[in-house]
Amino acid sequence: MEQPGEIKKVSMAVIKRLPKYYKCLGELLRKNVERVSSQELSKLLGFTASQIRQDLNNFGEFGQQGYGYNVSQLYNEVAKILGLTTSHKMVLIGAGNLGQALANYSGFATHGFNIIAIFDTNPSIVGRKIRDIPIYHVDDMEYFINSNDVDIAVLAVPGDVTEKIVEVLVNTDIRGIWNFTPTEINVSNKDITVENVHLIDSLLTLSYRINESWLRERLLKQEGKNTKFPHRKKMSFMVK
Amino acid sequence: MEQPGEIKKVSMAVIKRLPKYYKCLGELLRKNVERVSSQELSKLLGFTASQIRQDLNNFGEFGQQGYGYNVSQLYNEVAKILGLTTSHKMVLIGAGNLGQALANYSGFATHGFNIIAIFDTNPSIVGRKIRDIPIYHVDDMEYFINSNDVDIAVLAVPGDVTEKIVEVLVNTDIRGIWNFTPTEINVSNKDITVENVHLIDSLLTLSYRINESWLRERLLKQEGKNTKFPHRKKMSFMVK
DNA sequence: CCCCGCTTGTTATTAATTTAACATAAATAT
DNA sequence: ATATTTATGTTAAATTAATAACAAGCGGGG
Repeated sequence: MEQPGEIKKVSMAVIKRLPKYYKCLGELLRKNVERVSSQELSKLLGFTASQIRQDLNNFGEFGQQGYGYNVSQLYNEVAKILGLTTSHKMVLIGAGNLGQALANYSGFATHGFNIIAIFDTNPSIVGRKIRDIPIYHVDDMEYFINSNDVDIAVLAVPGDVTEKIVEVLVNTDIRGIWNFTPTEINVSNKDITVENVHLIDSLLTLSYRINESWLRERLLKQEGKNTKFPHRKKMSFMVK
Repeated sequence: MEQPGEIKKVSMAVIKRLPKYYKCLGELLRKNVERVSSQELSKLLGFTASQIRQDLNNFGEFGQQGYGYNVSQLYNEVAKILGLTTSHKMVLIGAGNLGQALANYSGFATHGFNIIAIFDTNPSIVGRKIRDIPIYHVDDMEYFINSNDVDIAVLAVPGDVTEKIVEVLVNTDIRGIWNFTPTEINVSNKDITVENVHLIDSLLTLSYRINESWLRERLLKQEGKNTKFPHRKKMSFMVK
C-alpha cells in the first residue's frame, strides 16, 4: 500500500488547518498550559478530535497514549512544519494604499516575517522610508533580491502590472509570492510557491451567503431545478 | 431521493468557485464573446468541464445542448446568485492602516459595494473624511447602521476590541461581517454571516509550502512515519 | 507491582467531492 | 430534410476527506 521511500502528500485541507493549530497552541503556551489532549483541542478549535490526531500524524508522532500532547513540544513541532524556525526576509512590491498598510502592520514580524525593502515606481516616494524600511525603485529589485537572500515577495501592485513584476521575480532566488493583486499568477515549472489573497472573492462569497436565503426562495418559486431558462428561441446568425 | 419542496444545500466548495466564474464571464463579456462552452471555460479556469456543468446546475439550467452558454445571460445569472443585482451599503470599522487602505480601495465599488461611513475612536481622525467618506465615532455606529440600511460591516480594528464591536453589531440590522481582525468571530443563532480574512493564516500557509521540500527530506531521514519522539522520560509532577 | 482509565496512532467506515460516462437535444452542414 | 457534430444536464464511478472505532501503551492509584 505504501512504498518504502514514498511520502504521502499532505492535502491542502490539512495545510489550511495548520495555522489554526499553531495559533491555538501558542495561546495555550502563553497560558502556561503544559499538556493538552486531542479532545481538549477539539473543543478549542471546533474540529473533531479524530481529525486533529489524523492531521498531526501526517508529520510524526508527537503525542503519548494516556497523556496527550506536550503543548510546548507540539507548538515547536508545528512551528517547524510551518517553516517558522528561521526568520524570513520579505520585500514588498507596490507602496500604494494596501502596500503601505502591509508595510505598517507589525503582526508579520512577530512570526518572523520581516519586510526589509519596498519597491515602487512612483518617484515621489522612492527614496523615502516606511517604518525604517527603505523604498527603492523597482528597477533595482532583481539585484536586491538576489544579493540579500530574500525569501518572499509581497505583491501589492495594480493588477495590470502584475505580469511585468512576475517576469522579473522568476529570474530571482525568490521562493514564494504572496499575491494581493486581483490577477491570478501562474508560475509554471518553477520552484516558486504562490499564495493568492483575492479580497474580492472573499467579499463575493460573503455576498452569496448573505443572499442565500433569498436565493432559496427564488429557487422554490421556480419549483426546484426543473425550470428551464430558454435563453434564445431563434438566432439568425452567430459570432464565434 | 429528493423531496419535492426540499432544496439541496450548495457546498462551500462550490460557493468558493462562484467568484471565479463571475470574474471569468465578466472578462469574456468585455471581450464581446457571445457564447462559451463548459470546455472553453474549463481551459480558462482550470476546473474540469464536468465540474463547471455540475456547479452551475446547482442553481438552474442556464445552457443549451449543442450551443453552450450565452455569456451575457450566464454572467447575469451568476451575478444574481452572488447577490450583485442590488448595490450594498457597507460601513468600515477601524481607520488604522488596513482600514484606510480598504477605504481608499476603489475596487469594491465597481462591484456595487460602497462604504458609506467609517467608524473609529481616535479623536484625531473622527470628523475627518477619507475619499468623501465621513469618519464618525464608534458610539454612533449602532444608530447609523439601523437608520441607513447598512448590509455589511467591514471590521478592521485591533484584535482585542473585536468582541466589543461584535456585541454592538449583533444588535443592528447588519447582514454580514467581513472580518479582517485576527480574532475569530462566532455569531451563534443570529442571521449574520461572517467572512474571515485571516492574512496571517495565508502567510503561514505560504511558508509551509515553501518549506515543504525541506520538510520532506527531514521526514525521509527519519525513515517515514515510524519515528518516535519520546518527549518525556520522567516527569516528577504535572500541572493541569 | 499490577490494575484501571485515559488517550494516542491507525484502521475501517461513512460522507463529500470530483471526475467520467452517457442519453438527449440543439445547431450546423449536406 | 436529414445526418452529423456539438455540448448540455444528469447519473454513475472514482477519488478524496472526515468521522468513528479500536487495539495498544502510558500514567496514576492502590
